[in-house]
Parts: sequence; C-alpha cells; structure tokens
Amino acid sequence: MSAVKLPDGKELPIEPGDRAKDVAERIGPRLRRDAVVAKLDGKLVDLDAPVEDGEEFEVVTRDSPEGLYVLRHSTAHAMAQAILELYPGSKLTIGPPVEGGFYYDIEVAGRVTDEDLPRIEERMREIVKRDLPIYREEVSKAEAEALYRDNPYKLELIRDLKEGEVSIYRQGEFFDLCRGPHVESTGKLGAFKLQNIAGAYWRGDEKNPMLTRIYGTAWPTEKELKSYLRRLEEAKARDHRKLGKDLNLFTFSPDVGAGIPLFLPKGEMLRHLMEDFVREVQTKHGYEHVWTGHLVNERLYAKSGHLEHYEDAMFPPMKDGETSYRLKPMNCPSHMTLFNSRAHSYRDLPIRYAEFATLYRYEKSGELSGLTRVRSLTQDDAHIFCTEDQVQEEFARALEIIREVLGTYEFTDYRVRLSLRDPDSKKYISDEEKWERAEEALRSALDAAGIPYEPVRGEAAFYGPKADFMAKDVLGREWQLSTIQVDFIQPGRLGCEYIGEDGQAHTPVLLHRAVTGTTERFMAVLIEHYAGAFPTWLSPVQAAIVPVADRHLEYARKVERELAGRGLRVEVDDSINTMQKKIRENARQKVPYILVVGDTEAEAGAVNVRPRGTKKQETQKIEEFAERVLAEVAAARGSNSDSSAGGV
RNA sequence: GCCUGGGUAGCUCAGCGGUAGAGCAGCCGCCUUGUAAGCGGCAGGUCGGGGGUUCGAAUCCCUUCCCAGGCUCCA
Repeated sequence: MSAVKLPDGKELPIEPGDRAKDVAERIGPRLRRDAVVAKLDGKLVDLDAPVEDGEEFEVVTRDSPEGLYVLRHSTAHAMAQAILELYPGSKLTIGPPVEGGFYYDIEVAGRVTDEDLPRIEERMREIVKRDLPIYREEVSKAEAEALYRDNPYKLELIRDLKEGEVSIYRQGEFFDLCRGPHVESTGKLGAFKLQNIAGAYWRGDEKNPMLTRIYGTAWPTEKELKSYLRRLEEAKARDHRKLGKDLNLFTFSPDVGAGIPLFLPKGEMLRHLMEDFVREVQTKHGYEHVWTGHLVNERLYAKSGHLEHYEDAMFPPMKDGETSYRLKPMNCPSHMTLFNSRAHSYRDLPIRYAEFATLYRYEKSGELSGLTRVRSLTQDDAHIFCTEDQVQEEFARALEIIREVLGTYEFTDYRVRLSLRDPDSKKYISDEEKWERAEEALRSALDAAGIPYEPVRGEAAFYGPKADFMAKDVLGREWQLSTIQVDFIQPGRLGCEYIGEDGQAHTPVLLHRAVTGTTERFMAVLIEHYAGAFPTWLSPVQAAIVPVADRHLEYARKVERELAGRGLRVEVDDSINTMQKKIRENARQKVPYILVVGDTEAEAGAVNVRPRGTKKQETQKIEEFAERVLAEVAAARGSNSDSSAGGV
C-alpha cells in the first residue's frame, strides 16, 4: 500500500492519483481550507501536484513564512494580470515576492503613476472576485519561446533555463512563465496594497532598459495588512531626517552642496559625545590618535591602487601646476605615509593609528539619502600595522572594542559577514598566495574568537577580505556598522617595512577597522534606534530647567550654574511662554529631565524632577539630582566613565 | 547616472490659467502662571533658478538645481 510520511513521523496511506489537496483533506478539512501549497520531500508544490509513495508530505498554510511567500508571489501575478488588462501590450519580466511584499518589473505600454495604483488595485480585486483557477503547465522551451516571441525579457529568461524545467502558470486569459508554486485560485488571495512605483533596470544593469517596478504588500488577512502598514508609519515617525529637523540636530542646504550635512549645536554636541566615547575606548585599548588633513597628492592614490579601483567615487582633482590634489576619500595611504615617516623595528609593532577623519566621496546624486549616504563623512578609522603573527591578537582586540562600543549603544544582536573575493572578478588585485593567507587569517581569528560568520563571495575590498558586523536595531532592521579588514597588499605597494629580529626588512600586515563606521551614518542609526530619545549620557541637553514664573528665573540660573559646574549639560528655558508650554516643548525635544523650579524649590535649594516619558515628579536637592544623573551616565558608559572626568 | 513623484512663509501643507493662503514658529503687547499649546496684534513669500507659451503663469511647456522612493534577496 502507498503512503506518505507526515511531519510528526506518522504514515498516511494514499490512493493512486492522489493530489496534495486530497492528502490535506484526509488529514483534516480545516487544514485543507488553510492550505496554500504543499511540501513534498522539502520541495514546495501546488496543491494540485500528484503525490507519490514514500514522500515526506507537509501542508503549508498562509501563516507560515513559505505560505506567505507563495501568497505574495500569487498576488504579484494578479497585479501583472491587472496591468496587462489595463495597459494592453505591456511586457512582463520578473515579479518575485520580497521581504514584506512583492514587486513586478514591467515594460508598461504607456505611463503609470502613483495615481494609477488605486485603479490597478481595483482591477486586482475584480480578478480576485472572478476566482480564476490557477494551474500549472509544463512546456518545452520551444513552446515557451513561441508564447513570448514578442517579449525579449522572457526570451532571455527562457534561454537560461534547461529543457524540462520550463513551466507556465495560467489564470483565465493570463499566463506567466513561472516556477511556482501558486495558490489554487485568484479567490484565495489575502489582503494586499500597492505601495509605490519605481524605475528598475532590467537585471539591475544600468546599460539595460529601464522598467517600471511596482511594489506591493500582501498578507493573509486585512488585520495583518493594517498592522503592517501601521508599523511602516511608526518607522516613518522615527525617520532620522524628520527627527534631525525636529530635534535641531542637522540640516542640508543646496547652497553648500548635496550630501553635505551641516550640524547645528545640538547635533555637533551629539557627534562630539559619540566620537569622544569611541576615542576613549580606543585609547584604553592602546590605539594612538593621528590627524592627516583633507587633501592628498593624487600620486599617492596611484601608488596605493585606489585611483585605479576607486576613482569614480572620488571628487575630481584640483590642479596646482604639475600637481593634482584629491579630497581624501580614505585614510589608509595617509596612515601608511605616517608609518613610513620613520624607521621601525619589530619591537614597535603593533602600531595602531586611529583618526576621526572627514572624508569626501563622490556618491552618485541619486544615491544620497539623509545622513546614511553622504558626500562628506567622518570615519572612525584605524589602521594597525603588525606582523603576521600578531594578526589574530589584534583582530581580537578590535573585536573587543566593537563589542564594548556596540554594547554601550544597546546593539546586542549582530552577526558577522565574512566578505571574500570572487576569484573570477577582475575587481581584485591578483596575488593568489597573499589572498589565501589573508582569508585564512580572518577565518582563524573569527574561529578563535568563537564568532559565527557566513562567508559571502565577491564582497571583499579590492585589497583584501573583510569581516562586516551587521547589527539589528530595535525595529529589527539590520545595519552594517563595524568592519575589520586584513590587507596583505597595500603596505607592500607603499613600501612599508620594519626590521625584524633577523635584521632583515619585512613588510607589515595592515588591519583596517572601523567601529561605528561613519559618525554621520551611525548618528542616523542611533536616532532611529532610540527614536530621538537618547540615553542621558548621549543627550545633547540632559536637563531643561523650567521656571514657574519670571521671578524664578534667577533661581533657575543658579541651578544651571551648579549643575553645569558638576559637568551636566543643562539649559534654562527662558522663552516667553507659560510653564505648561515650556514643559510641552522640552518634552517634545525629548530632554531626559525637566526640572521645574518655583517658590517651593527655591526655598529648599531643590528642583522638581520630571523624567522623560512620565508625568511623575519628585523633588530633589540640586546636589542630589546631580549625583543621580552622574551615576546614571557612569552606569550606561560602563567602565569608561572613570576616565571621562580626566578628559582624553 | 537613470525611472517615478515632488519643491509655495523658518516648519507642515492648501491653492493647480485671473489680485499668493492657513496652522505652528517668529516679533510686539497683555497675562506671571505648579507639570504637554493663555490671549490679542504685527510682520513674513522673485511660489527652487532660468527660459518659453499666453492679454494674463505658482498653475501649461522646455531646461537646470535640490529632495523622496527605487534601480536582480533571479522566471
């Protein structure tokens, strides 16, 4: 007798000719109803697919990640059908499900704009109402080519397919070259919404024609769709560009230039606090701080190889007679020049040069975005010159710094991507043996530190492999923050050397490393991570003093002097407003503490403390409040707070 | 760079061929206040820049600058 194996290990008998949906029905009518597709031996198939003896069988419901994926894929088909109906002659290309939804890239006959989306949605709903059965059809390559003789995109896709693995999905008049699987009929789609239109090059290559991409999202129920849209709204409210404006942190001006952020006093204070913190941690770990300016003779980049590999991302040269200068797009050649400014013994190593350097990169105009993609950026960069034997230890040290810094910022969930070269790509400097050693050094350093990582081919820098740290913020979004790179190539090119124990000259290994990446981008991440409510140690203003009436201004000033004298960042709100309005404004500015002072407080030498996010108040002596804040800051900054009083 | 959308007062936005608007912010007064918007008045704009169409342009067309969302997690 024939049977399939269920996920719980039980065997379920099947009849000859049984399809996935029959098996689901036999397990339970309820399951049959919730089924989207099935899984046979781990492979997703349509509910209409035949089932065979001995296979492992699993029903996939719309609540599972795979079911949702299929649901979205099928929704993309319905959208494609709607567009073909509304814009006859349009050519379909690809339409996959993606994180959160789906898209379809189409060469639309005519023009589609955002205002057309409701119309397309409307047509999609109509298609759902028609409840068209969706079925799969296996065809030969020749048949598929005949179907798509007017569609060069699909023909290109078909060309890359093997004979025998070509399938078409049909629903009513509509058909699409597709691997599947799909839901049973258009009536089985859930709640969906078309979100936006964008241009997208065919196969992502700017040499190819531009297609119209329409993004949508789809969910099993209306309720889930609503809650997803609400989450999007929440993320929008945290947008660092909006908060940056509201909190008076930074601005942009076409008068200065695109992609060049201008920091207001509060934003600059934030930068200062961020950089100061990393500087301190680095100093503690034996890094030395250097400074190498903004302009560099182009010849240096020719020598280092950057000119060849990186020129597109540099600002054009500034000519001075025979000499061409470039705005500095990276520090490594400058730091190597520092290294070369004197002779080195193996006893000097490792040498760790750190610099908060403002770099200039010519990002394409369309890629600029808020603080996350800018043309002037401040990198918390460091270069470590060491012997090959020291790589592991220095890597571990860099890792320690990264853990400490990210931990303090409450990024505890991160993974490591090991970016390796793609041996077939011309992008990389070729030196087989050195690449091998560099990759090996990184792997063993990661292994020694017990950090899990996933290797990715083709993501390496041109001079060597790197370990990138991807951290999740409170919304679960992932950001690439820290990076550690091993470089066996540049030091040799720029003639870096040290005298070894053997009295011979050797080339040092160079580790490149950044902790927060760039101050600008990291600030954007922090703003969104904290929704603008920075922890007290990081807040530009830690306490706002609100006098009850004008006659309390004098006492407010006294409180300000005393708290500032203890190292707190405080401000008196002396605007011509009512007390209520001042509380409102300072609360909106997300100041951690609002201190209300009136007759009672002035008499007692106290402040009335209203911590951020509450309406609760308590009265404390000025000194008591100062201690409270200092203790809070010390706790948040961990062991580093001890050194902060002494300065760096 | 390319596609789509957008740029109107410091901010958020309305107006979309017929005399430039609102709220907030700002300024000036009054109020002197006990925990998220007190009241009144005033001022503020070459409608991103340039060119064109028109009797007439914020509005239509061209061009340029800037901003937003995108630009292969493969049919």
